[in-house]
Amino acid sequence: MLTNSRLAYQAHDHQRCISAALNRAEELCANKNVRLTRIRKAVLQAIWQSHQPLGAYAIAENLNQGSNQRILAPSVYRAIEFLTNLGLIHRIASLNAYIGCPFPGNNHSDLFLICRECGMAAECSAEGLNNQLNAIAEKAQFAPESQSLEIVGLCAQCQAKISPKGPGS
Amino acid sequence: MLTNSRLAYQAHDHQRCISAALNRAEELCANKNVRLTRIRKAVLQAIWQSHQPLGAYAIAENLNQGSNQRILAPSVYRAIEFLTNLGLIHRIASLNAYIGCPFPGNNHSDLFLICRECGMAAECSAEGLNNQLNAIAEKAQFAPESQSLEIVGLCAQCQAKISPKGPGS
DNA sequence: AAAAATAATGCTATAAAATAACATATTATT
DNA sequence: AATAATATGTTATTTTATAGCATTATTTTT
Repeated sequence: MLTNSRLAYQAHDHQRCISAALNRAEELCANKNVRLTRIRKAVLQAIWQSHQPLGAYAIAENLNQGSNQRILAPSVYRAIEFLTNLGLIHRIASLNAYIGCPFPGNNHSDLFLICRECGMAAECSAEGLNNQLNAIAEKAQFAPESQSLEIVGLCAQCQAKISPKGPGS
Repeated sequence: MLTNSRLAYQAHDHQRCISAALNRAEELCANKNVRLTRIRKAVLQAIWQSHQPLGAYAIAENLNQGSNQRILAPSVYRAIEFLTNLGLIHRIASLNAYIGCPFPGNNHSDLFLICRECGMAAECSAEGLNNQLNAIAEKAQFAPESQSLEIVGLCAQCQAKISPKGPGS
């Protein structure tokens, strides 16, 4: 199973996540011969500020913080569309928010585990889940094209904080 | 696997779906000793007009059609909240829309197969999917509480219409 | 049955998320 | 440099959802 659940919920050197994401983006855009413009890069960076899904208006606020430029909603949404199409970010429909993809380009079923306490979200990509979903679709003679798989609950850290016996208590 | 995928996408006696849903609602509310008021019933009925998820404002429009009462957004949303809490309807997050639950009270993982062509949505509840999701959550030490599992694609009928060879071509 | 408490609805205003439409600027291509 | 194609700026609007408070209806208690 492919997942960033360790990184997502725990303290870590997040700079590495950010620069890895930016590098992947640069590379992908170069390959596809599309432009990772200043705004698009800034939006991607804002989204990667943490592992917490960020709303479009929060992204805008983030970008305009300190700077004297005013990037408005349409620009943010255009960047979001661009990044989404490349698979660099995902939309979390249940939150109206956007999150960076830690492993773009994989073909599995991406599931998000969203902690309602700390707000962090981990992405999981599992063959087994993929198979189950395909089996269900096939039984219903349904041809899947895109998906939105989101689970809300508590991450291990927040379980421990809330009921100090820890997960499984 | 529990699913209403046959009913959802194909022509059928939809009156039976509606009255079954209303009966279930009456019964459930009686059991739980909560009130299925005029508005709540009307909203449930509006949602069950078809197997197509309906937005809150569309529901309102539907209710006010012909009648001279004006039921406004807040009332609709309050009814939606009530019905959602009872498990009688579900929110389709990716569409900002609401759909009737064909088998409320089951404890499995409910997946929605949403046809982007005809707009209909089927609900599927499968043990196998449930197991996979639990396995993933467990590996990530994540405690699931609620979920939103949505797949967009083409139902069998619409596949046939679009590429007349039918599904699997 | 009256009074009090609880629950539900009506209504106005507003927040929050997303997009439409069109002007301007920037980058690539000829 | 001229043209075409992309990307951004800007204003206005649409769509979805909720806050807050007055009013009505329903239960519960006395």
